[in-house]
Amino acid sequence: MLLEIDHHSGVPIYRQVIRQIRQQIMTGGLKDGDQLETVRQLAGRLKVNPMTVSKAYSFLEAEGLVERRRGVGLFVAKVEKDQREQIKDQLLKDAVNKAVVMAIQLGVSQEEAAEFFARQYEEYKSKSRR
Amino acid sequence: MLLEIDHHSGVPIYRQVIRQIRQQIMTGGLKDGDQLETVRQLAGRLKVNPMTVSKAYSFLEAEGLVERRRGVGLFVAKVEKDQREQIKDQLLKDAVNKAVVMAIQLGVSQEEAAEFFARQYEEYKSKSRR
Amino acid sequence: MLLEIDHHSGVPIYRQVIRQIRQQIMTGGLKDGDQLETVRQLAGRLKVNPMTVSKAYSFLEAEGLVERRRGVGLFVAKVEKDQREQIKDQLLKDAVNKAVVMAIQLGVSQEEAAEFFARQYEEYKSKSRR
Amino acid sequence: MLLEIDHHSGVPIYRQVIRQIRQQIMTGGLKDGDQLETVRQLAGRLKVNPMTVSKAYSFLEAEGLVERRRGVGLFVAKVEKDQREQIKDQLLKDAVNKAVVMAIQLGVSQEEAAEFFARQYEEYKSKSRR
DNA sequence: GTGGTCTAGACCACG
DNA sequence: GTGGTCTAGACCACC
Repeated sequence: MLLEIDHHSGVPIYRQVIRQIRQQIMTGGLKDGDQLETVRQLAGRLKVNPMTVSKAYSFLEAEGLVERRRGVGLFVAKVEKDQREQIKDQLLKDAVNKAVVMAIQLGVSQEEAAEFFARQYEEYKSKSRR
Repeated sequence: MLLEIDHHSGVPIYRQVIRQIRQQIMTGGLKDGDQLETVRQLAGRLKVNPMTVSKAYSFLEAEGLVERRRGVGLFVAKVEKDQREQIKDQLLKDAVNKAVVMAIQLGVSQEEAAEFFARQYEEYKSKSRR
Repeated sequence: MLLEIDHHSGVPIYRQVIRQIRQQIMTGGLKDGDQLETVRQLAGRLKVNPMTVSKAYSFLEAEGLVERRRGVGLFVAKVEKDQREQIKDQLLKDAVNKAVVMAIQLGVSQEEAAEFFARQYEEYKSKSRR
Repeated sequence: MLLEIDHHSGVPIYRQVIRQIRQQIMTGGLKDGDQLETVRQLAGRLKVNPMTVSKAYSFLEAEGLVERRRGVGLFVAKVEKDQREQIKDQLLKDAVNKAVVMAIQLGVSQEEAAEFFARQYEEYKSKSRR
């Protein structure tokens, strides 16, 4: 499982872990019943304090995305399709809203902004195809 | 000058002040030579400690967006149009890119994403017209 | 790390700290990834309030010379060699230009001024060798 | 008399006034017995608070460079040649020393630094001849 | 009146 | 343990 930590972003490490795992569950990178790496494994791999990973896992559990099976480990929980869609929508909405607010505050019109958005999408896609 | 502080967002007050003033300068809400509210005025209005406001102003000064005139007050600095455009572009690009990356990672197509973006823009606009 | 504070110079303490650390980074006395003294350590050593040190560090961070690693400490940021050279050149040029302008305004010839400059350099060097 | 005030330099205005008048006396731009502009005249011309000019004049008087003749005005004092030379030397020395200290701290050798100094002198001279 | 600096002390988030 | 934020209050320089 690919997990990238940016120590210089100012975003707390445990939140970066949460966000990325949550996203992998949403996008199908992690499926129902898949076992997560143990706290120590992941901590070692990311060169991060085990407490940090543990904290991230606790939040994911509280969110219901992950289940603890005692003595065995942590597993991706079954997520109802509705709930999955809902979370997906929320993720997208949050990200898009920030961009929208910025565009409005900078005085960029809806047409300009939407066009710019599409252009960036295109560019990013073609970049990742390389 | 409109300035909204959210005490519960977790974002430090002085950073909220920095961000909002920076944006008002960028969007022309505050122009070259305009005087900023005095530290004490703004502090009183936001009901925060004057030092908190002063801290925000200091960072804006270090950024070159604001100038001190001793014993007089703080004024919006002259920013070259080129530089202003460059900062604006960067702000928008950063915000849009994050949304784009999220859309791609969630498997949302360009058409869907762009349409969603436009819809959110519309909704936000109509909300702020209220 | 050598840091000298002059409490009677009129120059704010935090600015003295900024200037000296910036210069140590520029001259290679502090290198990429080196850990800075903790806020409390340095504050204790200089016998100033921790917030004063923290303030200095914040500005260095805003300048991009220093990076926070949360819960760990502060580290010297990676500065591109080009950028470093550019900053160095600028620092030297500014200082030299002021001396040049003064020499010209006082009617001192180029030869005299350059000789005087070399003499002062020599004297300062021998003084610091003591 | 040419006097330039930079409101953005961070240097107190009254100090800018002192420095420039002192320099004009030293370089002969102002001679023994010349009358200085009145406080109000100068303040009006520089668009500065009269108190600021008055403060500058007081310091110049305390320094002995200027004399108050009651009911008439302020005049440039007679300065002994020795004293004039001494002040001149001091001005140059201060300016040069700052450049020297910077060069040493940046690890620039005496030869390099002196050559750079001469080059800057040359360049500045040719620029002002244009 | 303006802004700037520093202190002392409390509280928080992160690892 | 690390740094960050905010407050309250004192003092200073400048205009």
